Amino acid sequence: MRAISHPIREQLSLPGVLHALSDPVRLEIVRALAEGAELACGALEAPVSKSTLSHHLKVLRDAGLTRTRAVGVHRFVSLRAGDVEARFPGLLGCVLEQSERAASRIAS
Amino acid sequence: MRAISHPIREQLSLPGVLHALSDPVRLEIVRALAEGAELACGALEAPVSKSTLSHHLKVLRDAGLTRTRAVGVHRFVSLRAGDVEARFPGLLGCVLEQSERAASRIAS
DNA sequence: ATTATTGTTCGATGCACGTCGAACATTAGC
DNA sequence: GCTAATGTTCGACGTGCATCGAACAATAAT
Repeated sequence: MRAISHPIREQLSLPGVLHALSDPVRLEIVRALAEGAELACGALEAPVSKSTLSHHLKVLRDAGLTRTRAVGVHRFVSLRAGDVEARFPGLLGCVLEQSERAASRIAS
Repeated sequence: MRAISHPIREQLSLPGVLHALSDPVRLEIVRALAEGAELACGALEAPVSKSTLSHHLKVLRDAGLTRTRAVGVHRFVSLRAGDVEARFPGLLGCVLEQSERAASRIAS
């Protein structure tokens, strides 16, 4: 298994982060992770195949939004809320809040 | 000349807006428009050809971020700050603020 | 009318993206 | 060791995107 690489805090770019958040599936993943829990890939409910899910998680990781930790046969994914907040204060919270609103608009 | 269409406020989608903002050229355009002035296409300084600039302006317009008004031979572009703010409160200001920070980081 | 200016549209190109199934790698359990 | 479970990686496919130059449309100026 190849090493899992993460960009350092200073490497996060605004266009890169916005692009990572501009896909509905990834936005939903980030919303789920924003609960705070570290989730295994399989615990993420996404309407895509596991290879596609793996791809999206890689995009989020490469953008610096998430961290992935290997434990046994699992990959635990968590939100790099601190790093994102330090680099782009307020952005993540704002996007997530609007994402919640959009979701509730649909649900109602 | 074809009619210029704009989505109504309720049609703006979060992924769509984030995608429109995820391109460096478009982000710079939005930053320029955020000054509040209504600018002609030619007044926008972007390191791309005019056909590419026209394309980016169409993407921004289709995402609901800008409004384009034809006056004579010009096309005046302005930010739909009110609509975006009503739909996604805080988002635009937050992205712009971080965009300013990123720009000053590079400039320094 | 002719010319110049401004911007859009049209093809074309190359690249990146989202998606999938299949194959593979790694670990756990029997 | 064999089998099952969990993800990743590998083609492959279709689509969309950013880019350009050239052609076009519309207006203004002479």
